[in-house]
Amino acid sequence: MGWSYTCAMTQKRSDTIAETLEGMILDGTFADGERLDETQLAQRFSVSRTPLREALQRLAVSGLVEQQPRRGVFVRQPGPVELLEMFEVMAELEAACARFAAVRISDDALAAMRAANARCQAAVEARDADGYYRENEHFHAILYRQSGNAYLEQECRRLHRRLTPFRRLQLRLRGRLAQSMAEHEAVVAALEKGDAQAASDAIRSHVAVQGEKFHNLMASLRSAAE
Amino acid sequence: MGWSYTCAMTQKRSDTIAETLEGMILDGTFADGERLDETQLAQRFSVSRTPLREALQRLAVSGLVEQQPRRGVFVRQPGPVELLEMFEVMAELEAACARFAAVRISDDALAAMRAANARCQAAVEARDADGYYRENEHFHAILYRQSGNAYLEQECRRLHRRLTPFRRLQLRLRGRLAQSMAEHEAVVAALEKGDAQAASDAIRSHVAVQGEKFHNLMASLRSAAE
DNA sequence: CTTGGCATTCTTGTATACAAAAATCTTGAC
DNA sequence: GTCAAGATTTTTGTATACAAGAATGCCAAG
Repeated sequence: MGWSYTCAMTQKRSDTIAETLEGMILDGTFADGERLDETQLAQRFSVSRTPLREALQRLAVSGLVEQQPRRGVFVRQPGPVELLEMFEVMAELEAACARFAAVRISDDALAAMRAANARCQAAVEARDADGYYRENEHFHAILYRQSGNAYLEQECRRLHRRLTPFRRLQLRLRGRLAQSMAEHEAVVAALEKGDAQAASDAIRSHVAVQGEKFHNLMASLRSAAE
Repeated sequence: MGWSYTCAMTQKRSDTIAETLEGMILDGTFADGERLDETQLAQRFSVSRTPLREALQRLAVSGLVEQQPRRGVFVRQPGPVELLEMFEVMAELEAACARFAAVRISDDALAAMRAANARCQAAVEARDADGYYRENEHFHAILYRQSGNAYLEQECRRLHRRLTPFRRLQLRLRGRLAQSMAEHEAVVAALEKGDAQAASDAIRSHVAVQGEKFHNLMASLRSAAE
């Protein structure tokens, strides 16, 4: 065995493999329906099939790959319909966060959201797409946390992470950033007033519109392909 | 190998093991924090450690067990706080279903919900707890389906399943069944009118754990711990 | 009697070996 | 030339073997 050089071992080999594979699937390194060959991947990661299989099992539970018995595992990228559905659910989950946060949010967190928004605005003006993206993530992360419900927060992070590659696309659309900023402001305003209904409505339409934008983008891409 | 008798093999050995273990954890066969010994369980299921480990991996991703590296896996029953959080999320997810269903539900499905309610009522009058439980499940299943969002439906089923053992505890309360029935009726009425707000509010308060239900849940948890 | 250090044991994590099922290739008949 | 059935090969699923880290117990020193 070729150990000896890297025996830090703070986490299992299969953990890092699962993480790496998850990243590769989310990045789109693997196409939809592509078969993930165990022996091939094992060689590539310089491990035996055992830890690799464990990693694949985990991905299968997460829904990133589908496991057909005695056939192999195939990457399972969400289609247009499923993506829309996931965005819909994301919108509802964040609306739930806002509902709770309207009553539970702390002054510090409100200030933090405002600060994140300000940095977002600065990024927009500086045409700093990455900066905008980072602060946008931060804004939503605060909202999840301020729901005061750790389970809800966790579920939100999970789905948010899953949708990451698709969210990035629609930010390229012209004028979307300014509109998105305004929506963020509306959310904060409603939270400040403690208006649960307004806050949840604001964040719901903010997230839902992302799904619709994405859908439009897909449609235009599809028609362009023909 | 001791096969020979049951080689149907429509699914993997590790699949059935995972299912069985999941059931045992949900049933409360294993106490919170209990360590699941690999070799011991392997002997019990008459398999090697390999498929058993794969099953445990899956449970770990589902969150039913926690895996501490180089230490073992420990069952992780939700505590009171997490339980409340999960019920909160369940309420919000079902509220989302109702929101969508108010616009999307079919006449057939509406009729099916009314029929389920009628059978529920009959079960109440016949003091048939199991029958009530079954039809209640059916009612909620229809709601999930009629959200018209397969992803949402799936997430609802997942959490619903996770909460099953704790939901059963609540139904024993005297008078709870009649109240629950009335709430179901309110949901159907709102869906029939296409009133998304009313429907989501009705189902949310139906599922949410508040007031007496809260105390009941806490009491049953406490007594279950002893 | 308590406590710290060391050795042993036990368990997990990984590698390899083997068996069964599916996929592929070959060969023969029409 | 095409199609089908059998053989071969590939690949998954499981079992076993081995290595490394953690837990436990033992012994000695204070």
